[in-house]
Amino acid sequence: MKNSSAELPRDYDTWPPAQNKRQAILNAAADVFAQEGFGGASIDAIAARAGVSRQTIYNQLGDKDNLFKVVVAEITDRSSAGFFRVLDTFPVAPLDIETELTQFSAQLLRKAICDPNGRWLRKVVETEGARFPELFETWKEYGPGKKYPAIAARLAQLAHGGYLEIDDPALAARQYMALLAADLRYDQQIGRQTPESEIDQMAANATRTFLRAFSPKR
Amino acid sequence: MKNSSAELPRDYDTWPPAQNKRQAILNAAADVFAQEGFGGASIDAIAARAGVSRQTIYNQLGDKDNLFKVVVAEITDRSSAGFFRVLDTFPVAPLDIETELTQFSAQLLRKAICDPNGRWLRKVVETEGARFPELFETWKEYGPGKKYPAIAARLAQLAHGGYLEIDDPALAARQYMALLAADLRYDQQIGRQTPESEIDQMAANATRTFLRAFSPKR
DNA sequence: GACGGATTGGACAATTGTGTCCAAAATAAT
DNA sequence: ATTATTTTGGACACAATTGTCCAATCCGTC
Repeated sequence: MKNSSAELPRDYDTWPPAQNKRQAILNAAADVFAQEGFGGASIDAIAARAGVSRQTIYNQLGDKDNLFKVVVAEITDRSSAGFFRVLDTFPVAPLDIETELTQFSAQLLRKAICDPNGRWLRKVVETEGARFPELFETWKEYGPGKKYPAIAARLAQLAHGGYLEIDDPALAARQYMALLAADLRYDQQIGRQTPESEIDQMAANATRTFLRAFSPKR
Repeated sequence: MKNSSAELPRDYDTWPPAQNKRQAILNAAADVFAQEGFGGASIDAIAARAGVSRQTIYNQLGDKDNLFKVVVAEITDRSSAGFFRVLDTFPVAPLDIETELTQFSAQLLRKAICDPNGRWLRKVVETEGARFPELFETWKEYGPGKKYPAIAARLAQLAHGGYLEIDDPALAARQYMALLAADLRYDQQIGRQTPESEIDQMAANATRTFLRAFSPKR
């Protein structure tokens, strides 16, 4: 009874029919893996949700392990792209740092933390990280391994410009992200889609506390 | 090759032999559910790890769904007890607030966040929350529903005593917890046991930033 | 319209898991 | 020592899943 067409964003940038069917499979697989876990996900369920024959999945993507790996790689790419697209809007020389950092935070929450790709990845890493260690290593490299330093660099830039007072940019980055997610931790886990209105509030709360802690004194 | 005897703390406070076997089953089930997820966990695997016949599990605990529910209830109790035991050491009239709050934070991390029960619960809620909605509701009621207000009350108490400056104690509590877990988020998920030395560092980092944001100005 | 590659649906063997039944053995209670 | 209770291990029916094979069919291209 679920509306499978809304579970994940679709990229229709390629339109050979084979590619299209492949995308349908990957999206359906992502849905089912997230819902049932690797062990609980059946190829039949994936095929049904993708509107595709089971055999087509084996033809195009090989066995279940490989399908899972391809899905993870796909979602990792999408999630990473979304994050760095938002990161480009980071305020470098803000007139009103609280307003601009709050806006940036809201965008980051919307497009890179609450968004389906990011949520899917976090859940799958939590669930199946132990079963696919090398996959988890890849995720760690392209997830936290790239995102946290990127945030840290932007914060260091602000500190260098005198907008902030930061000893350890890497630590500040982790704490900034933690504050952003403070209100998500116990709600989002269940799959609850965070309402737009709350996102703005969350961004404001996090930014305010972050600036209280890291603004230059006086 | 895993040492199953170290996966969860055992409570040997009851020693009728039936109770003992029941505990063995619950502990083994907790291990396997955490490792394999509900769908992937097999009764046989649980029985083997508990050193018990499969039939004994059905005798004592009914079917798989019920077994799972009992395990969740058990771990919830243990986790909650640990949390409130630590909460009793919260500094109410600190001489040196940074030192005392850092010590408390370290204890909270050690005994209630990094500890096996808390980690197990968070993982299972993330993984199976969708499959057992009523169970998840229970968890939310006894987890965040009781812990966050308790922390908020203690913080408000400190604020009332002039040690802190807090508008919204509930928000401050969420942010305090988020800062505490800032360095865990992407490490602990894999099951990595956080080393003692890092815990003290994490507690110090979180407390320092929290106090920077919420200490009375001047 | 005919060709060729992709797709389909169904059948298949092999494996794995659940939950039940039961008689034999071990364990605790009297 | 005898009785009551639990536990055991093995067998069983039933259902689900994986991965393969294959003939029939679809669909775009030439």
